[in-house]
Amino acid sequence: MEYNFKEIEKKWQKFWVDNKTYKVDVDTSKPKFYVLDMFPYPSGAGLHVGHPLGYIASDIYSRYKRLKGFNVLHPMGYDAYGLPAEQYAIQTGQHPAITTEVNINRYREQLNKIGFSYDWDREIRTSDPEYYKWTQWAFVEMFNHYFNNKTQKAEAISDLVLEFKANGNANVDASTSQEDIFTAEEWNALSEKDQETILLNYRLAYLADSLVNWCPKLGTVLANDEVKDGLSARGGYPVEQKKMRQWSLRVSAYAKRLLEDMEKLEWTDSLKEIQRNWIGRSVGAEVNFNVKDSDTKMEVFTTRPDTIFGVTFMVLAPESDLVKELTTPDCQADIDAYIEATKKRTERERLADVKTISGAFTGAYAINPFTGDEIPVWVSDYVLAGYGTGAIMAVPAHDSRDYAFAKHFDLPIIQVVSGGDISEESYDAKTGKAMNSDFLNGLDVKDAIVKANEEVEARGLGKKKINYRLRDAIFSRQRYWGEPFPVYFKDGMPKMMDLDKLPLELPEVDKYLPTETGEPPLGRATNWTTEDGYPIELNTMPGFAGSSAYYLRYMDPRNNDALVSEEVNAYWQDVDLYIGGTEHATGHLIYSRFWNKFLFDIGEVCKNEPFKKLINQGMIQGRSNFVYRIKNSNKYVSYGLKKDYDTTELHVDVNIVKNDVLDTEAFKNWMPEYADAEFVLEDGKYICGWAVEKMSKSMFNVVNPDVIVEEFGADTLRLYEMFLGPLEASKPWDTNGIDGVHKFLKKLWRLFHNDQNEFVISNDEPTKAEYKILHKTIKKIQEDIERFSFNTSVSAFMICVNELNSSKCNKKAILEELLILLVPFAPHITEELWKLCGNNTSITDANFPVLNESYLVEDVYSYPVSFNGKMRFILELPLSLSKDEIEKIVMTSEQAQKWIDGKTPKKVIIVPKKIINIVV
RNA sequence: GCCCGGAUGGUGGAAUUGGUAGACACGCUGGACUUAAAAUCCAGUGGCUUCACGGCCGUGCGGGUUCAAGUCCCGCUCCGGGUACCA
Repeated sequence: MEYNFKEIEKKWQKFWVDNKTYKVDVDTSKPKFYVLDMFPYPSGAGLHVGHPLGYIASDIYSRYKRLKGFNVLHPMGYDAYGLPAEQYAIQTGQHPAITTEVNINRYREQLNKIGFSYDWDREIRTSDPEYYKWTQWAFVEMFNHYFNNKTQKAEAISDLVLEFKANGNANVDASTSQEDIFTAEEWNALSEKDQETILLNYRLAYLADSLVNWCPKLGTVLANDEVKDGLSARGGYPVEQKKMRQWSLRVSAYAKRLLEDMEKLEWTDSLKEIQRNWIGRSVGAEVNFNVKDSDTKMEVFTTRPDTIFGVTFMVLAPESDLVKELTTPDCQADIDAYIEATKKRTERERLADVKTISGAFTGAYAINPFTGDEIPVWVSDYVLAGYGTGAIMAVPAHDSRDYAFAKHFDLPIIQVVSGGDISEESYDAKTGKAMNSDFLNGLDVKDAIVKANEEVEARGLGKKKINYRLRDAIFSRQRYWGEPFPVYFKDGMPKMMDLDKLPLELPEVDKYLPTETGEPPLGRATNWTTEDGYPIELNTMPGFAGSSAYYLRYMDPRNNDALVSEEVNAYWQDVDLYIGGTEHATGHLIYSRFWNKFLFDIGEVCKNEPFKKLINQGMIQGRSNFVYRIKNSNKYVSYGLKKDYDTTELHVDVNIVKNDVLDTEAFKNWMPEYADAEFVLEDGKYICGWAVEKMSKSMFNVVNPDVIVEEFGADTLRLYEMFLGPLEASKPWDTNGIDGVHKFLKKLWRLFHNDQNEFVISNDEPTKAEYKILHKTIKKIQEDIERFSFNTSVSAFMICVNELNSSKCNKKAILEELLILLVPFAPHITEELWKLCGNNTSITDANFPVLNESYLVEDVYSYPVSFNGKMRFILELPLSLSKDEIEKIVMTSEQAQKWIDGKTPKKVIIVPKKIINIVV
């Protein structure tokens, strides 16, 4: 029989489903291994050839671990809530659930054709009420907890209330926006509503007026990671800052743990670096400045307290509360105008002209606590309200932004660190010696910072402080297609629904648009109230809500009493290997770490971190093809001849181009405008030009995995995606090379068949040489899989099959082992050949071959002999020889004589089993 | 601007610890089989040079360390990614 991949793949895919080959359960007799893919958002476009790259890699690793005796959890599901389905619903009126269902089915169909080893019984969808019940539950738990800075963990709000009742909040060190200190008496005297208002300042899920990224075009707020360059990441619409009452998650409370716990994770350095930057730890000091003729103190955060003698002005963020307090009557008009102007500028405009310097003087003066100098207080939008204290001490000599501001408004500049030329630019570097700085003079910057800090604390001006850039996550979306909040309002105060009322299901609405009064789409739902008639929250949760704990739900997907049971969680614990794109570095990968840490704190899960090892697969780029139309004609000239004509470069569908040769008939049929096309050919062919671009419809370079599977089979697709290059590298998809791996599978098939295509294998004992071929391959494949170097494993398989082919080896003892090695990469063909070999169980249940090093022992080695580092000839010598013996043989060899040329060698370097180098 | 990657034949890439640069493929050239094509198989394929044996050059560029550098160090160029007033 010929290698009929279509029949074979269909047959085994059915077999796996019928026999539930990939179903797993808790099995304490085996070690566990959890391999996870970042689950996809099922878009309407379906999968292109780039999507399965990571899935294939994780599938190879899963299957490998299974062959190695592990109980492997390898699930798949869908991130089913999202904007595109909702936008489509707005346009067409079709319920997003229907669109989502259709898209999921298409994804599932495409995924099934590639032969993944997913346990589909564990499939989850974030839009499924049984699933989002636990998203809602987690939110309620966050509402009921606060973050205790002393213990560095989440603790119950009820305990906090007990403390308030007994001692007020003076001894509480929590992550909070509560600034005022109150006593127990004051607390107990407060109304329930006022108490609730204060508690909101402590809760991990809290409702507050905050400055949000408002996207008018999408009609919703966005999280920081959903905004790129002032535009929405999805859609690219302008985003502006707006103050709104929104739900937020106190992610910032966990900044320290998110940063420190990362050290133990096996993530790439680049990804850790991105998270480190995003969390943005900076060590500095908070210093208080008195204000002239006022009781108000200005608190600033600085990382350079050593430059305090160089402060020549202060700057407040436009949103700072101090602006109102400090502005003098004669400056009021200027300040009002300035604030009005900054409000009008969108985030995008502000980003677009960073270089435009603007600001206004408040009329107030602060007092430098060390020099007693009066320094003017300004307002400018280069200071951000959300970071530090929303106020800075400006040191123009040593901060480039302050420098630009000082130059623009003609403010004094005092150099306090030696180095640089401050008449030209600021000197920001942290090297040099303090000058013009009284008791700091002569100290290196490092020491000056320490000394300044000591002095600040000694004089009671402030204290050392660590600041983080990481902000709380805005958790409300003014959208329909998301999880409803399990929240209702009583006297304007939010109340959580009980667990037995969950899931709170998404209601039906007549239109997926905001109401006439500007409320979110849920405002259109009828009877959107509790049984007692209290109104229910109208916002829905953001995209990252459902993806923050999905890896936990896979462990116990149908449990109706808990997100995951304690026993099941104790077995599967955490994700051993997570594969996905680097684009989630600052979103999903921060939020789910936060979410997991919270669940860990409240005792729901046993691990502090969710993803032990993480690998980012590279992007598959498109490889576009071009045709060259001669201007003012419908004539197309082949690539090699185009220089003789004046041409226009046009994209052509890569699916009608093979090895850069255009199928001219298909081209004529492609679009009506090309029906009468004429061609100028070279060597009878039309050669296309090419370029690497993003894979997208508009470039006509999208390749669909189904098409590849149809033409070459899933095993070929899997092997080829891996063969393309290192997993982590971005690379263009180029179908040109696919013949190579397809041929490899055919050669493998032929090892088991004679010239008449009859299945024939031999039971003879293999030779030493044949064992060597096998065990060399076992060693290589094992090492390569362990280090995720799948491209080189494919090469190793090719070498192995080529060698077995040349030695005409069809011995069962060798071939069966080879099949097992190959299972992770090409599961279908290996199942088929395994069965033909006479096995009645799935090859998936086989054991990975055990390496026997004794077959690899060499007794001779081909030494490259170099002269002055240049390789001249090869000399085969027994490995048993000593260095002296080798030297003697080499020096007397005929070939060496030629190069020594009668001279005396200066030095002879012999590295056993490596190289011989002779210096003359 | 700052931070992190990367640059190797016509193409994708290999070289895991400083030790034979270009494995394995694609493409191309020639050959076998065939009436022919496809499929398959064999040989060649970094550049320059030589009838040939061989020689010289060669891992983005310029220097350095070393018996030996794609790999280590210093200085650049270009490309990709992250971030952007974070005090």
